[in-house]
Amino acid sequence: MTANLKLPRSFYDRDTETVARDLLGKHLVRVDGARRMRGRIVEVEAYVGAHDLAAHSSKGVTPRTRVMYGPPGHAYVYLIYGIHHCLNVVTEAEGNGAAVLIRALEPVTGIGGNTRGPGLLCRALGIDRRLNGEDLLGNELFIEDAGEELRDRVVAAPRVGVAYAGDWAGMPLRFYLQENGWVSRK
DNA sequence: TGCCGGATCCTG
DNA sequence: AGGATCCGGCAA
Repeated sequence: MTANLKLPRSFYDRDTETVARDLLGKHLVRVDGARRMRGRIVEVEAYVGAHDLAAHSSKGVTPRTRVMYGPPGHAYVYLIYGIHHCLNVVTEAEGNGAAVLIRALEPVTGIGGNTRGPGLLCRALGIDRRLNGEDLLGNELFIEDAGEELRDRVVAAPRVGVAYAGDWAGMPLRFYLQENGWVSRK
């Protein structure tokens, strides 16, 4: 029985595309005071490092990107369009500037509200910039292996909203579960 | 110091 | 199709 094990640091300290694919089917857990929320990850995007022109880290190390350049297994949370928050998990060795954006969740337990989209899932789970830099091996926000053997078909497609990124815009670095109804767009 | 645009979402 | 609404990054 290997159910519900918190993912170790070594899970995140790997090639970003591999981590992105492996995150599909895992459970994101958010503990906010008395609330405990759990959702199955069904859609992600890989931002593979400083050379990836779609990645925030392509601007270099700045106050904003500091967490993304930090050690793996931490949350990188940023504000987008002045309204919404987006949750990423930092991957690879410190200094690489790589992360995976969590784009959609299938509700499992304790979740009220829409989780079909990166801004929506943050709202539903009460995730904002106070969690930027949070250690994913802590107790407020973490990811578990639910012991599921993933049978779903995985689709690779271009990332959403990165038309500015030149040759990187078309790279198939967005991954989602083909048959899942919680994917934000297909 | 000011300006521009964004890894989004909702409404009309 | 356009607005909301804040902040990071860059030019000046």
